[in-house]
Amino acid sequence: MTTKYNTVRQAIKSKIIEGTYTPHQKISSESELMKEFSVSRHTVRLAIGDLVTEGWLYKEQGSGTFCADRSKINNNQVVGNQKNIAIITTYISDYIFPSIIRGAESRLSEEGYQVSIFSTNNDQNNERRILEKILSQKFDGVIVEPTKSGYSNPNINYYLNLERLSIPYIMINAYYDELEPISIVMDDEKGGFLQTDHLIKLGHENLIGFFKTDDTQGTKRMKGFLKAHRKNKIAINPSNIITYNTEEKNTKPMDELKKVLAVKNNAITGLVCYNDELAMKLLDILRTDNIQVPEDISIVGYDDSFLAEVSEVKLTTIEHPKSEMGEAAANTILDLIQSKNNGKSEEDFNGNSTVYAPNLTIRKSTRDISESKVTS
Amino acid sequence: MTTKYNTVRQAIKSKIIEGTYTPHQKISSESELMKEFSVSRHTVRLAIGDLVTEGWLYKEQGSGTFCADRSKINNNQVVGNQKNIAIITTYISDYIFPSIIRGAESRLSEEGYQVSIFSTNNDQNNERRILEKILSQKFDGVIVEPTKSGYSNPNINYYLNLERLSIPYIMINAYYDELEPISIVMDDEKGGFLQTDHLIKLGHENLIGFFKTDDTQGTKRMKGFLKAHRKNKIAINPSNIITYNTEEKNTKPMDELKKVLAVKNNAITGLVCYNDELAMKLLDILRTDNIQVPEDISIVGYDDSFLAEVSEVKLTTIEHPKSEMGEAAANTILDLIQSKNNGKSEEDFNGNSTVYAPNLTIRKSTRDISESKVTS
DNA sequence: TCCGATTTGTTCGTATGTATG
DNA sequence: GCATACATACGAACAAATCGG
Repeated sequence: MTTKYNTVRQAIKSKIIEGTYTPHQKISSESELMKEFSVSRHTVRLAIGDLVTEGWLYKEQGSGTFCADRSKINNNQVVGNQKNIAIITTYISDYIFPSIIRGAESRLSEEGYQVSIFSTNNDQNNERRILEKILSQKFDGVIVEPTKSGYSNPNINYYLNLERLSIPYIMINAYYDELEPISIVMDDEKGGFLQTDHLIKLGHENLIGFFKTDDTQGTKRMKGFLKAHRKNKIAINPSNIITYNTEEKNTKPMDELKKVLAVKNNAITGLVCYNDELAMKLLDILRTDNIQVPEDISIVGYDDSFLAEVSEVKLTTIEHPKSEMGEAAANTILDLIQSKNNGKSEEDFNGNSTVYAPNLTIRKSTRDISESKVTS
Repeated sequence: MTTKYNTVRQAIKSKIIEGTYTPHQKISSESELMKEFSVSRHTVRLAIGDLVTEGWLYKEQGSGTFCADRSKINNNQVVGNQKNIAIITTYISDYIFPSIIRGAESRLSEEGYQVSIFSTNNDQNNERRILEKILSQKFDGVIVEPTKSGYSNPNINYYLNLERLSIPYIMINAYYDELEPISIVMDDEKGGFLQTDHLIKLGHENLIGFFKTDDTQGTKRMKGFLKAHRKNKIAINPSNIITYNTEEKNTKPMDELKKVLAVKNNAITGLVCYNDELAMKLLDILRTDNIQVPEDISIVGYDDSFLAEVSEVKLTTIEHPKSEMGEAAANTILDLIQSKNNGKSEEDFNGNSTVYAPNLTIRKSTRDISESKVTS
C-alpha cells in the first residue's frame, strides 16, 4: 500500500504532467487539498514539499504554490549527449512482441540510441504510469503499441503533452483514433478478409470467427470477416462471431468452441482466429475432441508466429512483418527526430505512416471442401 | 532570526564538514537531538529531512541516521534522480530470453528503475561496444548474460572497470570464470547429467549428445553427459559427442545427425540435446526420415521452453526458471545497489549468487526400452 | 495606508505503525 | 519479546507574507 502523502504527491504530479496545471499556474491551496484528499495539512505539506525539492512546484509565502516551468529545467538536464528512445509495448515476452522489439532495438542501437523498454501488460493504468515517467525524463522519441486500443483511451492527455513538449512518438500495430498519430500498422481489415475469403474459396460456408475486441486489430479483423461474407454473399449467423477481451483470452473462446462442438450436426467447417496463439489453443480443444484438422475442420491463424510452424498441424495464417515492423518503426522515429532537430514541421511527415498489406501463408490447416461437397 | 530547524540543520552539517561525523557513522537519534537542541521531534525531522535530500545523510528505519559518503555520492547525484539499470543479453527475441527479460523488467520497474536493454547477438565486438556505452553513462547496475562465455573473453577489462567505478553487475545463465562475479545460473552440469541419466535409466546405452560449446552452459552440460555415462559404467563412443558453436547451430548438428542415420545398423536410441530449440530441429530431421519419437528414438531437450509443449511430440526436458531467474537477477542487483549506497562492502554478498537445481520434466519424447530389450 | 482574508512558514504535541538489533 | 529508531498521520497554534478592497 502506498502512503497518503504519496498518493497526494502522485495526483498533483499527474496533473502537471498531463497538462492540467500549466507552468506558473497557481495550484489548489493547502486547505483546498486537505478537503480534496481528506488528509491533514501536514500530509499535504509533505507531498508538496517533495515536489518542490524535485522541481515540479515552487511556493510563494502568502501567495500560493505554483507549477514550475519544467521545459527550461529539462534543457539543463540534458547533461551529456545521451540519446534515448522508449519503447512501450503491451507485453515483452509473449508471442511476436520480442521480434518487434528486436527489430527496433537493433536499428536504434546502430544509430547510437539507448533503448528503454516498458510493458503495460495491457493495463491502461500501467500505460499512464509509464507515460508519466517518460514525460518526467528526457526522451528523444517514443515508440508505442497502444494499450486496449479498442477502448477509448483515458491517457490521451499524456500523448498530447508529448506533442506539446515536441517529443516525437509513433504507434505500432494499432493507434488511438482520437490522436491520428503517425503509425506503422497492418491492414487488419484486409487481413481478416483474406483469412475468411480463403476459407470461403475453399468451399467453407459455416465459419466461426473469434476476435479479441479490446484492441482495434481485433475489431478490424472482424470487419474483414464480415466483409468477406458479404462479398461472397454468404449469410452469417451472428452467434458465429465470438468476441472476447484480454482477460478472457484463456477461457471464453475455448468455452464457446466447446459449446458449439457439443451441438450435434453443427455444420461448422472452419475457424477464423484472431491470432495464432488462439488458433493453437483451439487446436488443442479440437484434438481432445478427436476432430481432425484440416480433414474435419479448417483453421486459419494470424501473425505467422513461430507457433504456426512448430505445431503438429502447420497453420495457414496471415504474415506479420514483426521485426521488419520494428525496424520500420525505428526508422520512422529516427526520421522524425532528425526533422525536429532541423526545425522542420511535423507536417512533412504526414505521409510517413506505413500500412502493411497482409499476405496469406498457406500451410496445412485448411482444406478445400468444395469437391467433397460436389461428390457427396 | 534564523529558524530553529535551520540552526539544527547547520549544526549537524557542520559536524559532518568538520569531520566530527565520518562517513557511515551513526549520528545522534532524533530523540537525542530533541534534547540537545531543546526542540520538538518535528523540527529535528525537518532539519534531517533537508540534509537527506541534499545528500549529507541517509536514514535506515529501525537502525538510525547516518552520515553519507559524500565523495561517491557527488558522482552519482549529478545527473538527477533517474534510476537506470542495463540488461545485456545475447539475444532479445529468441527463445527463453524474452521471459528472462520480462521477469527482470517487471521487478525493476516496480522499484522505479528504468530498464535499458542491449543485445550482443553473441558477438564479442558488440559486447565491447555496449560495455563502452554503459561505462560512459550513468547506470546504477548491470545485468549481463555473457557472450560466448565458453571462450576466453577479451572484454574482461571493461568488467573490471565497472568494478572500479563501483557499478554493481551480475551475470545470468553463465559467467566468465576469470571474474568470479555474483551470478544467477543453473547447475548445468547436473542438468546434463539428469538428461543423460534419465535415458540410461530407461535402458538406453547408445546416445548422441549435441552441445553448443561456445558458452559454458554447453560445456557443462556435456560434462554432465559424460558423468552420467561414467556413473552408469557405459562407454562412450567419442564420435557420439557432437559439439558446435552459435554460427553452426542451424547446420552442423543436423548434418551430423543425418550422417549417423545414414549408417545402417547404427544402434542409436537416444539424443541428448543442448536445448529445446535444437531438439525441435533434430525432431524435424527424424520426421523426414520417418523415424518415430519416442518409439524408435528418444530425445531430451533443455530449458522447458514453449517449444517443448507446442510440438507434435511433447518434449521431455530440463526446466529453466526463466522469468523467475529474471526476477532473482533483479532482486540481487537491487540488493547490491542498496548495499553500495549504504557503504557496505560487497563482501557481504558473496553468498548471494544463486544456483538453480535443475529438474527434469518428463513428457512424451522418451521411452523405456529396457523391457523390449529383455524380451528381444 | 490600513484591514482582513487568505496562504504559506514554523513549531509543538500526540498517536500508531514498522523495521532493526 | 522488547526497547529503540525511524515513518506516517492527525491536530493545533501562531507567524509572516500577499492581495484586494
